[in-house]
Amino acid sequence: MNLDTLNPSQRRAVERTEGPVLILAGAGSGKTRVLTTRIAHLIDKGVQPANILAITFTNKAANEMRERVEETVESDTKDMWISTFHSCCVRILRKDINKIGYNRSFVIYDAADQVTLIKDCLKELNISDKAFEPKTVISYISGAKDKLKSPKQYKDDCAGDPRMSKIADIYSLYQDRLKRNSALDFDDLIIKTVELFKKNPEVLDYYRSRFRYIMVDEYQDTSMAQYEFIKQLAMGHKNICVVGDDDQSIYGWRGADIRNILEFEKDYDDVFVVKLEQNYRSTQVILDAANHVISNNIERKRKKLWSEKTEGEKIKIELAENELEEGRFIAETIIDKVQGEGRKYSDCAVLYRANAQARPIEDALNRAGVPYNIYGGTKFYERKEIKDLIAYLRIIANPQDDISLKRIINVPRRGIGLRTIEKIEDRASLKQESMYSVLLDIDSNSEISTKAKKQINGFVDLVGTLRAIKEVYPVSKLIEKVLDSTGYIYELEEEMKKNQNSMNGKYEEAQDRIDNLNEFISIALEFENSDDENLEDKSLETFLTSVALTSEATEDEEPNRVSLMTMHTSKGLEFPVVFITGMEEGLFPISRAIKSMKDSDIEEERRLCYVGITRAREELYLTMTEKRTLYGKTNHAIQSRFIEELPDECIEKLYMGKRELTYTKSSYNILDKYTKKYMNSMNREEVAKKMNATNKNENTMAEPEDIKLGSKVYHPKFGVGTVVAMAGSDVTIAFENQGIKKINKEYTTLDLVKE
DNA sequence: TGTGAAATAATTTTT
DNA sequence: TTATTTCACA
Repeated sequence: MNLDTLNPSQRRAVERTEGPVLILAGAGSGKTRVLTTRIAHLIDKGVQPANILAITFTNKAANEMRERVEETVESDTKDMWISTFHSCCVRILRKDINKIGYNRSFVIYDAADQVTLIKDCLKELNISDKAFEPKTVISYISGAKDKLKSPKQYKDDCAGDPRMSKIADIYSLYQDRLKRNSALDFDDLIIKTVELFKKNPEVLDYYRSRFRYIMVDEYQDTSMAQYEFIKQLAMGHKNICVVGDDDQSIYGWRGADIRNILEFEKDYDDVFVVKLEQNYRSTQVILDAANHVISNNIERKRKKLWSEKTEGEKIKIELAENELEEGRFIAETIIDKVQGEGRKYSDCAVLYRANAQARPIEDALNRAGVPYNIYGGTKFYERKEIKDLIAYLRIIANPQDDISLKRIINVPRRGIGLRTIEKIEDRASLKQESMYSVLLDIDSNSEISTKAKKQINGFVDLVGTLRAIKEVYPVSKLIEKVLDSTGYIYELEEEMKKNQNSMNGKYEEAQDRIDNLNEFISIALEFENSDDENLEDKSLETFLTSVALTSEATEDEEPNRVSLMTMHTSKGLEFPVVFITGMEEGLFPISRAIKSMKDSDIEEERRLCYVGITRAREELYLTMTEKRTLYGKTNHAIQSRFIEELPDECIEKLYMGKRELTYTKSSYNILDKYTKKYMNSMNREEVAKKMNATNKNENTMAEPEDIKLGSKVYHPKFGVGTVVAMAGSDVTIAFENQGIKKINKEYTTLDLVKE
């Protein structure tokens, strides 16, 4: 293995193979290269591939890593585990989960299944889903699981808080129901593995002696549960190498615990720390900007990126009139780059905070004839027809899965109505068994009409036949059989015929669905023919697992197109030219983070900004608007604090001459106070009214020169507000119940309000 | 079981 | 604004 091409830090990270190692890898510092070289180096030193475990977060990263290792290493890498947390845990659980009382052919529930199950639980507990939003409940439960809290512990923690202990009750029931359905959710995959290890030391011992060298990528994104999982495996030999960048931790809201990386040195003794600070991606200007912005965060490990590319274009900032103009500016600039500077469309990426921002940008690109790929949106596996089909497959694999059963028992319609389903459900929960077993014994059920019984028996026969077929047919054939024998395809074809001449789009919709189902068959065929060692077993269960653990739609990524995506999605990618759009308070940082009482929320937004900036190799554009229409309301926009945090020498404002407002640090402090005070109070209007009433009499008319940043003023029409920015005679005022407005103080009578 | 009006909410999403 | 969901009624 030739290590000469590595820089000294990279080399140290590779060569230190024994004991705990923490690699703090800044953006673009050659992290993946270090990781793959390290694996190659281990094998060079005589370590068996089977003794290596490399964990990533995404399938994409895992595949990439395996490919690159295979390129560099001669020996067979089949026995080396390079996989995501989740698929690694599934692999372990499929073998031994029966030891903790679960069925080995468990199914994996995705977010939508979780919602359905939670709704069922709420119903059973007689809790309205208005008071307890299923999604919110799930996020609490998921949070509890990320912290390895059992329903019982959670309940204890919540003692005294009626609302939270209700959630604990739901959690408890939810967990029971999962088990009864032989189902695990994504979080369970991790925590059940931890549980398995805890209760069966011999299983843990096996994996401990097997995985003598462990590597974890994107360590800043690990949750408490994932941390524990790794710790269990690494205790003993302690040959654990974690790689991450605390500055790029942007998934806190998903349970990632930044403390895992910040406190790694406390958790393991004698940690060898390596900082990779040389960046091979961006110009120094871009890095200076990124460094400067991120230095505003308190909670972080110090680190400063530098580059040998000292030259570099300044960061261009554009202020557009509104979001349509913003899009137009981007489209025009890209066309210039392509036609004038020989760039390719694929060199450019447009990043935004929220998917909703994509629309006007798409619009502008379309108008200008700029080709683009958009990432995000509805996933392939989330489409109705695909979910229906998967539900059938799940029932075939695991009839205990009530959620899937309910989904398809009457799809296509076969006359099993809601009332009947309810009766079956009641009976099932009474007998504490699955709905399917109630169906098997339906004839002995006196509550069900003869007609319904007939339908149900037909359904049971259908599923029974398919279950028998499963044993002898490959997955793709089984799927065809399902689509055929259930009449699913037939129904869609009928739908097409019916709407052949109508313009309501239903014809196309049905056609689309059939196409998707065919696409799914191709995926199954691909699975059957793949020689991926994770998928050596070609059973239906393995197929379903691989589908559950893959979210990526088989996107048709056309070459040479501009990329449109959120900043979250852009993590790990790089582009010569990057546009970050919507640099406005409330959008980025997003208002919820501003309103939040936790400073850490703003810090996470700032890290996201850091991620966005460091995607750019050569040129970076930041755009914002004067007025933005959001949710049908047009508001005066305020420049994002992250713009103010950029060093002056790095930026070039393209909008000079347009009405420019100056924002200082104190503008944002005032704004924060204002936002927290009024947006969070339940009766914001009342507060404002009260203030109006009490202050009015004591107000003094303000001379224009009296009005300063932070002044509290009274406007005859808009009421009380606070000055957040000024430029010439233009003042931006945050009104307590009229939002933010820009006003000319020379022409408006403003009163100064006494505090 | 299906339609349409009315209400309602509106980040980010590696698995 | 828009997408989704709910509820009333046929």
